[in-house]
Amino acid sequence: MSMTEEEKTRYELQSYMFKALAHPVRIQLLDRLKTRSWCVCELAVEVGIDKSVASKHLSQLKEAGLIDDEKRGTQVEYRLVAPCVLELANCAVGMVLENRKRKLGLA
Amino acid sequence: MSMTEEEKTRYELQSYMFKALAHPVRIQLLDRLKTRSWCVCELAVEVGIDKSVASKHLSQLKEAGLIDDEKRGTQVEYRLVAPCVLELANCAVGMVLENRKRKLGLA
DNA sequence: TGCAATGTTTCCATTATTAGCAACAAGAGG
DNA sequence: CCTCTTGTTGCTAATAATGGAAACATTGCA
Repeated sequence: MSMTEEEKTRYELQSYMFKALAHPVRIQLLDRLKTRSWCVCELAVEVGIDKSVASKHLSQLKEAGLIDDEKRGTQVEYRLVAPCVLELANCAVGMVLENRKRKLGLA
Repeated sequence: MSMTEEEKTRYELQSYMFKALAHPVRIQLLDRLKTRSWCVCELAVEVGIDKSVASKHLSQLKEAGLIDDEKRGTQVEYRLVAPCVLELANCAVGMVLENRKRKLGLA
């Protein structure tokens, strides 16, 4: 309604970012990248999915600016760009759990 | 693969939280709730969507523990529970934009 | 060059998300 | 009781997201 183009863009950018985080596999990938760089094949095995699927998830995380990649021979190493995101994720799970506790307490 | 049940649950909880934030309309709703409480009908008009759609988005945000509601006569007022989420959202958009800038700089 | 290893892209089938309308539920007030 | 207002839920059609297989591209190395 009374929404400027700039506001609209901002809402879309923000949701785009969160969309990248809105999948358990992508969270798990970020969690693995917390300690060191991993190549796609390693991550695929670790998470238990096809390499093509892993590649697509990683691509989405990269588009959102959360990770970055670097070619090393035949393999591509991905690394975490914004480690703060994971603390953010932990904060998130804390919030959900607290909410559930609260609900159970009332009900 | 080497994933415990506890880890799996955590990844799902975290992604569940982010999924609630992964839609421009829900971000906009949170943005409106930043200043004061709003009822569903107000928000629906403000955002320019049907009241049923607004109700469903709000329900999802509530399930994630981001907002809470209270009945007042025939209407339901929603209010923000975790204001920190919005700073988080701003941080997110900053990250994406910075990433794009960086990419444009290189390309 | 030939071949193996690694990633990405394309395609398809399946599932999930979303919007909007209509039906329904709960209160408020005459 | 009747009706108006407000929200929620059920339903359907349209769209988006996902996984996996296969094709393709790139690199390293014998």
